[in-house]
Amino acid sequence: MGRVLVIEDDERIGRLVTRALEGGGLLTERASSGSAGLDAALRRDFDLVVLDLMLPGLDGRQVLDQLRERRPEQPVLVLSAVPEISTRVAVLEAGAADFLGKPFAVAELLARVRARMRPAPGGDGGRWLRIGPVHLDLHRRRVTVDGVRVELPLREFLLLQHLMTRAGRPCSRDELLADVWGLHFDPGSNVVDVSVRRLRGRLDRADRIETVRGVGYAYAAD
Amino acid sequence: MGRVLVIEDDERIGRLVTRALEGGGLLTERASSGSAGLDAALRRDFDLVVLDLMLPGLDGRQVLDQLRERRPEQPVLVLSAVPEISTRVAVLEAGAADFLGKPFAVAELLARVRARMRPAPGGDGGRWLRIGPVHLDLHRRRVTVDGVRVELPLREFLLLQHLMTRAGRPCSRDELLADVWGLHFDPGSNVVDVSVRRLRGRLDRADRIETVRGVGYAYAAD
DNA sequence: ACCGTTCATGACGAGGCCGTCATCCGACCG
DNA sequence: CGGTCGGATGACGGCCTCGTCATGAACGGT
Repeated sequence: MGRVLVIEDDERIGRLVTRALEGGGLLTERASSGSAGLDAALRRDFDLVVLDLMLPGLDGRQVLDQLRERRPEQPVLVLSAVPEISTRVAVLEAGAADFLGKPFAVAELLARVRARMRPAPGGDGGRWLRIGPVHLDLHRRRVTVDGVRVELPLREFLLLQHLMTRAGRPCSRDELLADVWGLHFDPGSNVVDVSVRRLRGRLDRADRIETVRGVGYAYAAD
Repeated sequence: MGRVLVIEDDERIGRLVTRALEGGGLLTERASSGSAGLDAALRRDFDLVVLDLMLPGLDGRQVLDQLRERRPEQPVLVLSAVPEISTRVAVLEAGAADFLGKPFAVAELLARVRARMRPAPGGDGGRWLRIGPVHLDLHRRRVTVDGVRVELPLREFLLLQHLMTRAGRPCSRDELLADVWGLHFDPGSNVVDVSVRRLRGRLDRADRIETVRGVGYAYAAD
């Protein structure tokens, strides 16, 4: 479950925000001043920090700068009543992951928070793929089944990757042709079927590819 | 340098956006319809897609859905004149990385685009490798030189990856044999040399592999 | 300038990848 | 139970990959 730190001095808005986030299934923590917030952010791990710009004592901008300095990988979503474009730009350039002006709709805040907490596109959100005994390393293009290495040719690896990332959902031949083969038209042959067969053969007993009649193939979800 | 695809049918806004992004040091490409944009996004690699919601033919929302379906890791920033909060929320929940309402300030757009292209917070673990014009995608095992795809066989890709991650440092043949070939002994042949040659040939003018006499090879640091 | 060492280069060929096709089989329907 | 359609299977072959070797070129020390 995601953990969010809310740094906001205004009691009313603070409540509003934490309520909204908790309603969205997130764990929240609250800090009412810049220094307390910075402290909490440095001491513990949060998936996201929601930071108000106008704060007593240590200013929100200073908190952001400190955070970027001492924990550059920490994503921060900045809230602010300041409407100027220059402020937004400055905050984003300073490293904030997102900016939302006040007044804001809680639904939009929640949606933006969620967007920021999604598995990072290039990050390790994609390096490893594991379902049951089958384990893919996307970087090294390696497969192990029950810890034993299995050599897969390129096409079969891409095919397996596509199916596993969409486990439980059937994938049409067209979809596979487009993503695995890069073909945006039907080559008029059963390449997909043949490749699936070869892949099945190589996975042997670990094979979890199901054929969905009239549609395509699906990897059995966990 | 970052590569951005702008999908926008309005000629004026399209110009405005691409100009702004190029002014910010980004490479842009333009598509004037949903289907053309989707096509380009699927066929080539972009660091970010800027997508207008209102498009002729294939709607922006459909483009987003297709993209999420077929290339879930592709970050998308949605532009829209629709002011409703529900639209923003729906778009973000549908997987867009960001949302910016029209009319917008080009400065803010540029700042948001940059924010989305920053290395992913979770430590992107090295999905992308880029030195000068040569760009590796470790997940997709793809190489582009000046944005143009170059097909590399497995061995040559691994070799290039090893050298680029250690750019500026010479790598001995033993080291390469161990990491790229998995051989912990000398096979008594010049496999490494031959593979380097082939790789050089394929990189052509972009080749930055230097031979370090008596040691091995090194990729020229940036 | 000479010569040994190191690297570059071109050619060869076994093996594997992968697209195609023809045929077989099993599922679903009447 | 027979027909039809979609998928499974086995075989074939072109092409690419990649390890090997022989030879030529470049370097560096004396």
